[in-house]
Amino acid sequence: MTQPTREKILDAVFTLVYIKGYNGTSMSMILEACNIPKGSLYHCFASKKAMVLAVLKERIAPRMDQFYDLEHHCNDHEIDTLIAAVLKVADKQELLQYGCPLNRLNQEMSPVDTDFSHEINIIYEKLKYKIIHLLSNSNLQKDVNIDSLSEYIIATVWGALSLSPQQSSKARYLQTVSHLISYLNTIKSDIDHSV
Amino acid sequence: MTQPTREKILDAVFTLVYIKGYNGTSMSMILEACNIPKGSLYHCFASKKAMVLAVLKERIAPRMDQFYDLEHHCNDHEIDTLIAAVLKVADKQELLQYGCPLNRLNQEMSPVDTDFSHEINIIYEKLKYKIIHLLSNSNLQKDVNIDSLSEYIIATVWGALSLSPQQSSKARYLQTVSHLISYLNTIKSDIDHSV
DNA sequence: TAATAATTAGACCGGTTGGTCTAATTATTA
DNA sequence: TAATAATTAGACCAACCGGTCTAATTATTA
Repeated sequence: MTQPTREKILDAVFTLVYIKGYNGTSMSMILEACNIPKGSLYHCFASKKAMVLAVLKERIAPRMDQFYDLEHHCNDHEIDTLIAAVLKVADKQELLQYGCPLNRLNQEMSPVDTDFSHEINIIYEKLKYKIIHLLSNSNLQKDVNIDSLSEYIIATVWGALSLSPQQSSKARYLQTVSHLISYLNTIKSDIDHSV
Repeated sequence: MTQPTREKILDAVFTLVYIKGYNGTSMSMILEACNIPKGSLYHCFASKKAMVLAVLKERIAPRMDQFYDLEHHCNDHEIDTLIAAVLKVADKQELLQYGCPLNRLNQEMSPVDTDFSHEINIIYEKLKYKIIHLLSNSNLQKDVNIDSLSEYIIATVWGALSLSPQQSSKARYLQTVSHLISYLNTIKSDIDHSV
């Protein structure tokens, strides 16, 4: 059985908007990519905006979950779980090339449309609190601010992925985040009970 | 004497493209913001693209210089000069709200237009080597990779500025980069000859 | 099989896009 | 002041934008 129309549209729109941006993607481009008539598209979605908001909820949000949903092995320090997640990003070619899809849409749409900024914020907060949750169960040095550390990790990965894509490569990403990893190792409690 | 037409256009285009993006900014918006007729605009610039490339060279590039052109006081460690530059970013409201203009244009245009990615890369490299130059004159721990450290600093600041603008504030930025600053202090050579 | 609902098909719409072009006006130089 | 160049002014253009609408077709249910 072939993919339902709605799902096919969401996939195509995700890819187009990811690479070309919201304003850089036209309905005709979407129609061509999906190879469906206009009637079918507007039967599924009321407008272009509704369509991309659905992409946020049904394509981008799950991706954000996926990348920070590492299971914790009980012999590791929680920080090592986080480091593994950061390193895993390097295996996704499209992330290295185009950056984080949430961050991209955030930068383009948040300043000009509150419906977008609201939806993006929900996804961002969920990601942030997942990291906070992991950190709060871990042995860290006393004076570490877990909330800002969580944001710092996200900011660093987003930033590392957005450096001039002309030179984007796995090696460069890993070199850049090696400093984050050094810092995270610094932050572990000296008395590590988990080993 | 009033501002020359060309400069007036570049200022208006910078602001519009900074906030709305390239594809979110139309010629009619620019015309209205400048309050000049179309003939004058196309007399100065051959096309919208040429106009925004000029904005990159004549508005964005100087801004990037400005923000990392801190003079080094000889009683400081070079790392402290860098930290001061990172902190100074917090005083520019528009940076906190909309992020780095170079990074924004980079994310929107680099994947779809090599003329943009080329120009952006030149500005990025200049910034990077300015930081490398500062770092190479400083007393750091032996095993520090200066090249990737330079990119890490840029990535972190860019990332910290791009976190969900719904909540952007000076306090949040400072909290986020406090981790970068901790890390940078870590990296100073234990034997600091500059004090 | 008949009736009904869901989907497909694409012509069509007013508005806007980036861009051109000619004519009038202003500034500069001879 | 006359001649020439630079600039201003905005009507106009084809192409494209996001979106609507009616009719035909296909799936589903009775």
